[in-house]
Amino acid sequence: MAQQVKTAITPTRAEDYPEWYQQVIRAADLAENSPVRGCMVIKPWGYAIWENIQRVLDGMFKATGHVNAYFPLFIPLSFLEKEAAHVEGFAKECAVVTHHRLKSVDGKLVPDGELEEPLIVRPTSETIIGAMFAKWVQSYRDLPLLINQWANVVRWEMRTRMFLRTTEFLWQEGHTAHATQTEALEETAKMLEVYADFAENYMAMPVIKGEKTEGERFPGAVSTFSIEAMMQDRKALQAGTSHFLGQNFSKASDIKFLDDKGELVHAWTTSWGVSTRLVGGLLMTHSDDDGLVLPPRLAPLHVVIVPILRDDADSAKVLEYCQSLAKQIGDVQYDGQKVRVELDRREGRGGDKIWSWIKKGVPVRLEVGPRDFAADSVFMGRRDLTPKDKKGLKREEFLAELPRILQEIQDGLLSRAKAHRQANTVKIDDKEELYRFFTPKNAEKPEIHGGFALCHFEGGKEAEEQLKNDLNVTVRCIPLNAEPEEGKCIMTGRPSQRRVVVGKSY
RNA sequence: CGGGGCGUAGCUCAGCUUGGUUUAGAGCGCCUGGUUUGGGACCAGGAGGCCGGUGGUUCAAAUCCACUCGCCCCGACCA
Repeated sequence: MAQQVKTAITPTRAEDYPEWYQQVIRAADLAENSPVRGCMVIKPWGYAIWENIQRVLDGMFKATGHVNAYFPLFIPLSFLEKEAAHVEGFAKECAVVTHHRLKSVDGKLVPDGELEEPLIVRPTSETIIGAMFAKWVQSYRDLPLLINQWANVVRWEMRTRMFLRTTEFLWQEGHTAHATQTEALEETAKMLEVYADFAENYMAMPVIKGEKTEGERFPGAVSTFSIEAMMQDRKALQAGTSHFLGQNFSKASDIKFLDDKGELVHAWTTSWGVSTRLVGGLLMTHSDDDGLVLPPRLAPLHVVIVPILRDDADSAKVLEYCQSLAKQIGDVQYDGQKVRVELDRREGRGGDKIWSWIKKGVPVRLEVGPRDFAADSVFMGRRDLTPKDKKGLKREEFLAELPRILQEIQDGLLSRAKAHRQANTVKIDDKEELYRFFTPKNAEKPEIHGGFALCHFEGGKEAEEQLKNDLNVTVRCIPLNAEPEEGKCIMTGRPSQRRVVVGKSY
């Protein structure tokens, strides 16, 4: 009888990827569904990951000259009407506030006090920030205006998925105003670069920087840029966006200033954002059939110590040893900070505790018992290796090696993710082959298939529409660093100068 | 909002086709006691469910019917 390796998560990725995703969230205690449809409760472990994302990104924003501010959750309905494309993009998914109090009727509470002008709950803040920018900007000396806000937004989506798409989500939205088009375009590119840097170097998630096609553009933007990552089911995840808004919003909101020649002109604006979706991306990039795997730079804990206790006489000594060990580990520096360590003093058997940390994705586990105490050593397991792959190290050696081990895990996750993306990225020049690539063998229960197809594409909206209808794939982006290459559009045969990324997406 | 699947204990599910010994079960988890101890252990005892909700058919409904709510998947929409 062949012994099957028992995985902590069922089903496995290969068996049922969407279900696996949900089970990892539950096993790692990241979040759970709330009584409100489409909204989730982010639990401490999940929120701690988001806090790390916030901390790092916030530092990057400040380092590039941005400052934080906060704008209201409610936006007057009339504000949304100001920019035509924007209206069209967001009107059908807005939560609307129409009343400002409740009254009791037959024991039931019903809305009362109707508002003269309804308020919408922000789906994004271009309009209200634009209204404020209009007041703040009068002279070219007031520019550039570089503002960011950390906030929640609401988009009444039809279908939700934990972290990837929820009705309410947390994000960061940067909004800037500039004196010239060039400056605004530079800002758009700069922030895309910040996102790419963060994704690769902190999330260990390789991304492709690119421009969106017309069909995928942000409502109201002149051009939209994104970072696109490949998940383990080979679907693309748009992980961050940066928009060049031209003068569309400054005209809509009347953001005008006197330039250095004394002329009254409209400002050029940008906006850019990433959301709690990143947590979902992090999960789907690295996690395995035993649960979450976290890159050290964003892990809430780097090291967890699980004491192995036998009898009372040993226990006291082991615990004492663990405590001093925890203190020493906490003094080690990694990534410019103290190593985050926890001693798991919960009651219960070692095995259960160890598996709980495996499922939560802590990079380094130490199992410390009487033997280790006696030998002044530790027994270490790494989350990037299998659960059984553990080894003993002298305490001093471990302490000295720890920063290198953490960085090795961080780098290893990135290269593993890169290898996965590369293995599933192909150049395709034949339409039939493209259709084969994106058609599952088993239509009933589609297996993991497809990936990124690099194709010549000059088909415009109709051809994109056809791709979407036939294969449910889209042009994810036109890569920025693509090498110019002569070719023919895979859909229309028209001449093309560069390849685009085609894929299924979240 | 369309198509499919599913709602029975905290979790995973059996029971439903062929209504009636089902005062509603199992495994895991939980609580208590004990035995264990380099590992998701074992034994004994225990707590926990008006079978998603409402209505109907019937002498009798977890089981049949209608409606409804919720969740998941696949679409349409989107970060």
